[in-house]
Amino acid sequence: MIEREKANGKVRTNVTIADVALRAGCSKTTISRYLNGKFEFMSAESKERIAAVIEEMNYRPNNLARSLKSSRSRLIGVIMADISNPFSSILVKGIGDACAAAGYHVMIANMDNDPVREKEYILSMLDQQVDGLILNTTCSNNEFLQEMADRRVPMVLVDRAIEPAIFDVVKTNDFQATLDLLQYVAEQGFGKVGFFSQPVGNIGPRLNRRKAYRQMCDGRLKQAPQEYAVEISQPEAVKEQVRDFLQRNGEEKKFIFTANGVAMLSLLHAINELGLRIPEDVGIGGFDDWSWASLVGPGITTIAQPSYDVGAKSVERLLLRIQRGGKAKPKTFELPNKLILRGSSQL
Amino acid sequence: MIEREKANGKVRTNVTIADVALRAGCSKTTISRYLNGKFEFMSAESKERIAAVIEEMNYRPNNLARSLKSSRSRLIGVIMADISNPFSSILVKGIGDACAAAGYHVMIANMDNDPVREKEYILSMLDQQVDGLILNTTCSNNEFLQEMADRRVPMVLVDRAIEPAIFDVVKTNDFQATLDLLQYVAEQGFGKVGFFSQPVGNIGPRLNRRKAYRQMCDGRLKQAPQEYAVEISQPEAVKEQVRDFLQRNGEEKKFIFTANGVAMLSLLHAINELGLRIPEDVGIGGFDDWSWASLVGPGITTIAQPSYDVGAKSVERLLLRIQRGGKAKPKTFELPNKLILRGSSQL
DNA sequence: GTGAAAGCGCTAACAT
DNA sequence: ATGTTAGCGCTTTCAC
Repeated sequence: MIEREKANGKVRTNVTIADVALRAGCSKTTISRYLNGKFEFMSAESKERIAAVIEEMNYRPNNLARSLKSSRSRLIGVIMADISNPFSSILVKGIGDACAAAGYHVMIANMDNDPVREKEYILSMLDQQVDGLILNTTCSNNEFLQEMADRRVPMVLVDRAIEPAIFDVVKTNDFQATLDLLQYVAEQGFGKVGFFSQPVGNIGPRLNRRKAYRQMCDGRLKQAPQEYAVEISQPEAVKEQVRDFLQRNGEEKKFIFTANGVAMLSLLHAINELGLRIPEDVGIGGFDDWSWASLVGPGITTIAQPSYDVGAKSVERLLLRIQRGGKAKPKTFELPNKLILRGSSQL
Repeated sequence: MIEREKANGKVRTNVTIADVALRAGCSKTTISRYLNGKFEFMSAESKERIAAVIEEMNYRPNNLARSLKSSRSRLIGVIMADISNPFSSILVKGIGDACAAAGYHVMIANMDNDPVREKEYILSMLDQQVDGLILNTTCSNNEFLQEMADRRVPMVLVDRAIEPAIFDVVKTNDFQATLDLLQYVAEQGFGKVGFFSQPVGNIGPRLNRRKAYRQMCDGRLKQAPQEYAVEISQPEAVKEQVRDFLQRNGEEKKFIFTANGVAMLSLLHAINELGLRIPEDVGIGGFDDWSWASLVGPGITTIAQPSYDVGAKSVERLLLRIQRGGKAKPKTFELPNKLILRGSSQL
């Protein structure tokens, strides 16, 4: 470790490109060329000498300076609604792996489904000069996102789309998957299906799944929609909702559809505490297929989302946008879900 | 959006401090003072005018430039062994919240338990001039970490400690928690306890938990240790290990202790597929208490780790180190686990 | 109360 | 094949 006085009297501890140049007996330019792999512009001896000096001095270029100068940071900003949700954490892993493979770093922020924080984080990441953003939006900042689009900020939305489509979106085919599951449930002989979701609000996937549910109610299920807004922080209220759903439908065979994994968990806890048998007293199934789904009761029928792939694909699209600039028309990608049938839906 | 020719002919799209200064009719210095809240150094009118201009031009300072100049990036690097593991993702959430509260950003990398990637990421984050690092180490880079300590890199280890203690560590009291659980299991009348863990290697927590297990074998349990290295990617092998454990212990009451949540999941799948009843055929319990634990079989007895708090605490320590410089003696913090008793351990 | 100027560590246009 | 020079956008010393 080099440590020496600078002109202004401060002690410096970091080796800079100037130090390397001095020691290697050439100019900073040549070192810079070396760092950027432009070996055509130097003799074999220079190249070797520089390599040796860098090794010897343990020199590492300051990426802040590089980014400032070149105005590309090789940094991707990722803003998630809730990173502790397994769907998100696996998605983030997919993003991380894909970025690492492409030589990018990842900055992550967790906004807890708060539109205010979402906006702040976007701006703040842009202040950090990220090259692009991957956003799991709250769907409540559409005007602001429109501004971002106008500014040509490279951005890809994951999981949650907004209208109109102003960015690339990578999501799953949840509408069709919901139809498929409910079709199967109807065929199994369940007479009444309830839709249980965290408050739908304007959140894309929840709207989608509800739309599919309503379509099936009109169609194959031939029932009026029965929709419950699950507050996962209030387990007693959820139990009450389950009781209500059961009473309301008397002798019919009843099935609970959950619009995401968090709701699923919440409902299973309620069912468990109410001492209900699955599927005799009530069937259950829905998003997501988390690792424990086969262990609970007779096994829980689920829709498995390819979260990792959603993450990886979003990076692929984002890098494309970053390279090509943002002019091409936004595209939406729907990755296939998988229906996983287990005992909880078998009468 | 400002857009104008620069001297060199390139088009610029970003508002800089110079643009603001020009418009506000003062120098860059004053603007900089304003940005840094040094209002004592300017008239009330200047302050107001600057505020207005910034608002009007939609100016946002470039953090890269600020960091380069001030040599603090307000960036924390986080390197996790596996971010998709619930333990880690909740820990990361704790880190993120604490950092956000303190005005720091988080850069995250996922190294998949690979020491080579661990080292690369550490260096790479330092290249990004992070102010400090939070590391969930593989425990296989100790010499390298010693170098980092010598260089006074602010760093805190989470969950996994190394010997000797050269950094602050924030972990859980897993040794004691393991003793407590096994004590309870013995009191319940289980005659033989098997230790099931992913390969222990030199990974701190696994060593700890095994040490506690061995101590109980010598003590209260009065049995020879029976240890199994679980390869979670090979479910058939895991089933075979369970079968082996059962056969080897004949008529005794048998209990499977799992050293972490991933192993727990793997064993529950094996038990499920073997059609074994919990706790009659075999009891089970161990780390971690994930959200589904109460839903499987008669409920799974677990040790709940305060992952979120581990994350938050590690940030607290890191910021201290960053502010105070790295001279103080490294401290280790053990956050309390909670033993959660359920049917899987009740005979 | 305000500003000029130097410089953080690097890159790149333009020499030679 | 190599160097000179002028910045990237900001902070900070020092001067007025």
